[in-house]
Amino acid sequence: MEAALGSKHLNQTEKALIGLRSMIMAGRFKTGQRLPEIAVSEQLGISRTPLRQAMDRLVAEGLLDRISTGGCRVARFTKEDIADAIQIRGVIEGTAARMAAERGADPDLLAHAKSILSQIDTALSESGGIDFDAYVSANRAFHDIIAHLSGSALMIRELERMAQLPLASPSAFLSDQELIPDFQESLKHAQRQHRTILEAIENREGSRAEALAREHARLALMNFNYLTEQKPALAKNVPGLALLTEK
Amino acid sequence: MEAALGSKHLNQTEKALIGLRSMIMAGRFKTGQRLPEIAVSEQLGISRTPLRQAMDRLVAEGLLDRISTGGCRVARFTKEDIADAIQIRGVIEGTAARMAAERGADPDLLAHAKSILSQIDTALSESGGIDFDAYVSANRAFHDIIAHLSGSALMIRELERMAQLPLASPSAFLSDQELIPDFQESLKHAQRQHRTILEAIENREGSRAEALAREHARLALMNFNYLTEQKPALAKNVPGLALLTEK
DNA sequence: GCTTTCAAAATTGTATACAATTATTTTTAT
DNA sequence: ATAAAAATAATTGTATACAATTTTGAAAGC
Repeated sequence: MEAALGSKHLNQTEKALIGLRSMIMAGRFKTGQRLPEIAVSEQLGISRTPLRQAMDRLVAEGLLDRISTGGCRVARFTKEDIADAIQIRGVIEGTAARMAAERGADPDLLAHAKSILSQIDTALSESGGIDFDAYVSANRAFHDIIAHLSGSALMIRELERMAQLPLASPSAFLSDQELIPDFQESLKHAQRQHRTILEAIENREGSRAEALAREHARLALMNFNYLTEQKPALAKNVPGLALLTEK
Repeated sequence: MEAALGSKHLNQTEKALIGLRSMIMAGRFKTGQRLPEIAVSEQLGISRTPLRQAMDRLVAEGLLDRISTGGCRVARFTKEDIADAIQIRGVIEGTAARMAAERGADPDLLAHAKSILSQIDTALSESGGIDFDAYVSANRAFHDIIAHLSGSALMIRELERMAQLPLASPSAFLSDQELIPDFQESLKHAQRQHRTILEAIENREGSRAEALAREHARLALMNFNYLTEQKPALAKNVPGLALLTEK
């Protein structure tokens, strides 16, 4: 029997995937330049075969681009690309919310969603200030469960994919409290939105659930715009922003 | 210099991809059973390495599922899965239309879109009846250009991906004129929708463009439902329907 | 001095051999 | 005869060697 959480026996391909992704996110490769397989494989201590497999997956994810003449390079993301990614994720998540409302969500999942809301409440009202890590992880769980409430396997997969895209994740800008103005208020606002979204789903109000989920994504978009326009220096703290390039 | 259209020098991986996809679509593998790499590679006349690469890509596309104990199997799609795929594609395409309208589409692309509409008109009004192949190809081009009108590279990629999913493509049910009732009228109805979508984009009516594109996808959904519920026998003619399984 | 041409070096794409796992069959015990 | 255990066969995962391209650099020509 396998361990339920983490600690699975990773094979070489999975190791390569994790290692490569973190190298890319950290900006270890010059963007626009082909990334050399032999050098990387030696650096990761694996052979080229599983490395290339991992590269293929990252191409599918959109983190790497295939070069016509052979090999891959790190993808370049403009501010517009990232804004689009956030918006598209919001639209798809809105559709998940609408599906959940129209079709009627599974009661067990709904109960679970409510308990996640409580977890977020707790994280926000710790005596010594906000429990930041707890918030991020519960926030992620909430967005994940919205996908599952839709009852659509395809929807779950698509939202998982979208969350992988750099900076499109619902928690992408929550990595550093200093980054965003009125930070605590922003988190509480987001949590109020979470609650209304879930209420709309529970009340079977499809269109409303969809609109609210989209509105929720606009918060992430606003944070992103603020970050890149007002605090470009601090923005470097956000993992994945190393991939951001000028138009 | 490379040939602009088709006939590129395919490498082994691309050959494997094409071959495997058609084998899968044709239902050559028992669903739910692991597909054997050596046998398939011999059948395609390529070695295992590029075949495995192709398999990885098909996993990313969703046509194959990875098996925990090793290897892949052909994915199973229920009617609900396919209905969801059509709906989600409609939502994303709607977002593309809205983006195009709100941001203002490129004039050259708009002109091209109009010429595609004319092509569809021509295909529909051939003296000897509808020019079916011309319609399908122009229809595909129209949906492709909607993605490009959005001006978002990510959007273009996502819609390309969605179109690959079995039966989510806008032309998926146009493979056989016998399948759908009032076939000619259905095509003309779709073409009227194409025109209104483009008009909304041109007039910068974002919400309207989005709603119209969604409505357009509902036509595909209705055709699918009609097909599976009323004419299950004829449905076998539709490529990809071999993957359809019971709940 | 700059471009073009050709050769050398480096890198990717493919095949294959081997190791690690998983599936199947045979054997053995109850 | 059935079930458990062990051995065997088959299959996937990984490494590596080789072939085909592409890139780089040097020499030659203008």
